[in-house]
Amino acid sequence: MNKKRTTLKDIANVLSISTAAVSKALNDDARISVKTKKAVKQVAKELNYQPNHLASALRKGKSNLVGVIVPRTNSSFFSSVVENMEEVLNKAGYNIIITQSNESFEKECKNIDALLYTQVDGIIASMANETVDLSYYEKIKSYGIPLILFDRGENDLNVDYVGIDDYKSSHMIIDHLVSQGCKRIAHIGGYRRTRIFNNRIRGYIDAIKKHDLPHDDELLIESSLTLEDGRQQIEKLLALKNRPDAVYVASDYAALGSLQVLKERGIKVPEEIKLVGFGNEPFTSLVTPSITSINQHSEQIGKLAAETFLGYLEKDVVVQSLNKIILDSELIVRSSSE
Amino acid sequence: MNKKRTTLKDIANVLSISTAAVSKALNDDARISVKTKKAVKQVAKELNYQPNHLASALRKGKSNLVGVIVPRTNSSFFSSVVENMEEVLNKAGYNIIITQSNESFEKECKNIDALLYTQVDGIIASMANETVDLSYYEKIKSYGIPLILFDRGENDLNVDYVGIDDYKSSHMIIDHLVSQGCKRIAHIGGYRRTRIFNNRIRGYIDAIKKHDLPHDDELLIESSLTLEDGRQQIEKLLALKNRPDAVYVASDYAALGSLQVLKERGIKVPEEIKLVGFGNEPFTSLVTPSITSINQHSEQIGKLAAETFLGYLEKDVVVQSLNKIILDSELIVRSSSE
DNA sequence: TATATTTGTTTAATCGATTAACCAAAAGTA
DNA sequence: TACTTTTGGTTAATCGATTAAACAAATATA
Repeated sequence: MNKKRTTLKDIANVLSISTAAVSKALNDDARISVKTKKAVKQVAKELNYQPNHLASALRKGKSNLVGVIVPRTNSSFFSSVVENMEEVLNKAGYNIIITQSNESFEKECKNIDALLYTQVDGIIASMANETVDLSYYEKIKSYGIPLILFDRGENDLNVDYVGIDDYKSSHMIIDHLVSQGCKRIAHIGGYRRTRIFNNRIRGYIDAIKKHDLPHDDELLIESSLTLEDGRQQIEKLLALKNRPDAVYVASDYAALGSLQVLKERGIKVPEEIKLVGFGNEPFTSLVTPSITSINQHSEQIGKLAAETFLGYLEKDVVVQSLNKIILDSELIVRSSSE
Repeated sequence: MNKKRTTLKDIANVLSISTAAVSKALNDDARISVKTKKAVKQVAKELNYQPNHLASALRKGKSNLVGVIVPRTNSSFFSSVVENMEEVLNKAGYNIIITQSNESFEKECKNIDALLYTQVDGIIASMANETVDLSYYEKIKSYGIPLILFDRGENDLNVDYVGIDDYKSSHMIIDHLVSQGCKRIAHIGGYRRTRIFNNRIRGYIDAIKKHDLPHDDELLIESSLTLEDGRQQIEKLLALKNRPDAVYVASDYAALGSLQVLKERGIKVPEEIKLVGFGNEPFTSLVTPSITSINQHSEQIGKLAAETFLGYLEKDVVVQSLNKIILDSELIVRSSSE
């Protein structure tokens, strides 16, 4: 019920010393005697002293908060990235503020404003699909705080980026499907304007060429990659006079939608058509047949993004440049493709 | 590159007025002339002034931040609750800080400390399964800021709570299974010490009695409700000499584990054994057969929890009492039970 | 005209912690 | 003894926004 929280002053009064001495004692300043330190810490404990973060942050010009923006938290990938990021940052004395854009540009802008307003010391973000206008991200840079992107990045911003090699991942998938005897491989990809999806598409095309397989335009489809759109797009492929014998879908959700339609149509997976997703969402191993997918090493991405942020702390001026950390991905082969 | 942010002083200097006048002008104080207000706002825009949240929060003793603690964000239920909570709070000028306990008591305590340290104006939480010791939650109360619990609550804390009627939900499930002709219904429930799981168990027992069905001890199992444990516990039920003809699992994840085993064993669902989960996770409609489940109205829960918090703002002293908002749940019938 | 009121703004204190600059007393040194 | 250095603090300014109190000028009222 004692709404009044104890402050440095309260401790100082009890011991009849200055608040400065108390502050230094609590921060283990060398100029404070061991005896005083002990006494101060003792009283601090007795009065249940909790430092006022706002005051110290204001004075030090540093909030020890890091803002995080993800498209959504209820995806195992982002949730795992955030969890690992948090672990690293907590150890370094930072707390994180998680916000989600729900893939909306407008919401993303609001989040950026809210984070800047809260005086975060840096922002780690994965961009919404919708985002094309980069002015809000430029705003972050103009604040002079570090900005680190992961997974969904953008070269034009010239900031640090952590992600996997999407181009190479496509090659891994196509190589695998070819090794399984596939000759006509389709790709339900994301929108080309999003860098990662563009890379997956490029990888798909180049890998197809590498194996001297047909690369008909009709086999390459751009999609929003939702479950529902996965259903729609597979229908198009099934309607072709010359059906594919394998489909590489750039997202597990859309892959699941495709799988549902295939099953409803009585088309055997993997016997008639092989299917590969992307992202290694937990449900890929839960559905029947389980879906082959790409694991993106969310733990590593989270940790590296956090460490990249921490790397800026030593420097007194933040000068960012396009500094990419690209991780290898991992193909998890499951029933849908073998 | 202008690392220096503009402050009230900068604006004041440009116009040769006091910072007090600038502050009042920006806050539309009645005592400032329209002319001055216009000029101030104009300059503020030109200099791209962004108020320093730390300073105003310190002065006003109010951070406009609300802390949220959830067991994990990558569950559709919690993610949806948080999303709706955020919407309501944002409209009222509040931002939220999301933290996850990962069902760990230790992590939860750390989160509480971090949130209090950040000077949040209130905390909305759903407790970790592990949590039995309530001292950290008492600590929140002792800070004099509102604490609102949802889904995973605890009567002893005497604070506001928003959730569904678990007892009644069990009745809905049993009623449904009985109407489908089931005569021997098992329950893989959570740990009794968690209130919501205890209520589900009580509801199960009472509903069974209501229908004059056998309530053997062997049909009621306590579980951690993970997917893996769902696999383990169904094995026990299958090993019984007198197998159940329906299983009500208190979590969708555990229900999925059970379903996997049933399918592996070649036991037909729902023909031989009917299955019902709890929580209406998206995958329940994605797997084959789709799983009947309980929808918990996450949107409502999120909104109501947020509104409950906002309700405290008018009062000058926070006096909390056990004030429960119990929502009706909804049974979503799918293939696994009919 | 003299006084009261309103308007619009300034002054200065404040929130709580930190820190540069200063200082007295104790200890060391020549 | 006289001077320097070290020890262990204190004083006061500061971070940036807010706000109670004060105040001058303009306007209203008697």
